[in-house]
Amino acid sequence: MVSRTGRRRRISEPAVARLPIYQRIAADLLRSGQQTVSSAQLGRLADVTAAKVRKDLSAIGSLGTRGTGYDAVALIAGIDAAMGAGRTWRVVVAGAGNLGRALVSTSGFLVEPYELVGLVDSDPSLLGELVSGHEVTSFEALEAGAAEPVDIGVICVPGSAAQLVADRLVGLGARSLLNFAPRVLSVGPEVHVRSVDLSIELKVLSHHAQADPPPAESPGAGPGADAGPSGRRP
Amino acid sequence: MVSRTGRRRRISEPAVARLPIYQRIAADLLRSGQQTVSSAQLGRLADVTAAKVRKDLSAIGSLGTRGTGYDAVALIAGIDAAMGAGRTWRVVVAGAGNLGRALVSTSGFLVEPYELVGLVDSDPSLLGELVSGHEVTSFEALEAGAAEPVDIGVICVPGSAAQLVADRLVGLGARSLLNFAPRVLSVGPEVHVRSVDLSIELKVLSHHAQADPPPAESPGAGPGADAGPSGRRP
DNA sequence: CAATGTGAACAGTTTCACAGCT
DNA sequence: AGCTGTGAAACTGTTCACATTG
Repeated sequence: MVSRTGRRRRISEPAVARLPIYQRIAADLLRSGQQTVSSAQLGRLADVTAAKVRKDLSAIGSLGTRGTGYDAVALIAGIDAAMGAGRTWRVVVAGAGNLGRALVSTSGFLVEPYELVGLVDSDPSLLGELVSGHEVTSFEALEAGAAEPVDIGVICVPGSAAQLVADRLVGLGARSLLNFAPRVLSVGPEVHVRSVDLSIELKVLSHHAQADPPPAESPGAGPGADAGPSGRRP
Repeated sequence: MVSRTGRRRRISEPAVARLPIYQRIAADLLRSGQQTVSSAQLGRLADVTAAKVRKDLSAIGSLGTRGTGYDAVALIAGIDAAMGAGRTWRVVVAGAGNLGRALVSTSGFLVEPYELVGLVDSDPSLLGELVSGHEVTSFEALEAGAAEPVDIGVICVPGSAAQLVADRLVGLGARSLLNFAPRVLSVGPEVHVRSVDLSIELKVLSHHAQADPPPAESPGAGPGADAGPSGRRP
């Protein structure tokens, strides 16, 4: 049965990244017995403005009730639908080094609609090793044995190998890549890449710490309608 | 000696995250014997437009030479200066689980201007364990022994502990936090937070895979001046 | 003449303010 | 009365086009 959502607009890229946050908050509230959430409460807990919450949620259809807020169950289901939870996504992790093993072992990463269908490494000495119940195999074995295509490839190999591994993952059908290697990948326009570069994260933080003037106490809440993101008063 | 850079504007947030990419590319080229880089070449390798490269670089001062391009050595030094490489940054990793251990062990993460001054965990059974030469200690031991303040805290604890750990890290002086826990942190305005939420990354990717129409071959290179980001033709 | 640096046009997001339901 | 949904305004970042410089 298809859930009756209102018309859906295009969802902006930043909004797509925020929806799962709202979803997690709604799930937490539901678990603590709350059936309904307002945009103001979601905004406070997600550290965004209430208006932004409403704009984001209106993009996936009218899930709220005026005067009441959003029904937590409907909200969770609506976001699931928008994020592609309707099917199982086949994930391959490439690279069984520190990071690859950590990701496979992290509870909450490869769960629910994401199924790990391969953990591969080019180092023969790692082959056969078990990582949280998953055997490390060679890329060749995966290519030989794969009946269905891969959906998502996670790249945890050194930078020097990243492009090659990306190409092979795309060859296995992956149209989405999550890249942890410190390289910019070159892929066709049909492939989506999201990169997480750990060393860059540190550099961005130290840039701010260096460049920021002591950010002068925020000017006492203006007359605007919605309350802004709160942060924490020091 | 202070390098003579031109005036510096404010650097936009996205630009700050791109600068280290240009820097890495410049270092690679320099290593392969190239002394000079053009914005076009940087753009090709970083998968951004040449105009964006120039705008980004002009924000950290005029480092280029018209007709020639950017001197690789000067470019690397200029970006180092902009990113805060002028001093050492004291980093504490909180959480010695899968991810925390992987980060500490990952070569290329805690290097150069970033110094690991603590790896802490609340689990007593982990205390004393060595991770890549760093001993796991308790938060209490770190608090007792810390003479100088912490600059950057890296949060690798479960979501349920993240806020508490963030507060303690801020208490140790951290004004920058890198958060891998699936929680939105509430901190004062003097604290910068960057969050990497692994499960959200997968959801964003599956959203695109689900929602994207086959993205229709890009309209044959327009008449514009600069070449756009290339990607790879399929 | 090649390639930077940059004002101006453009595009995408966020914020505002309020009309419209419940 | 309370809270959503949404046009319009404001803002931020990107792209364009070209004057400028070595």
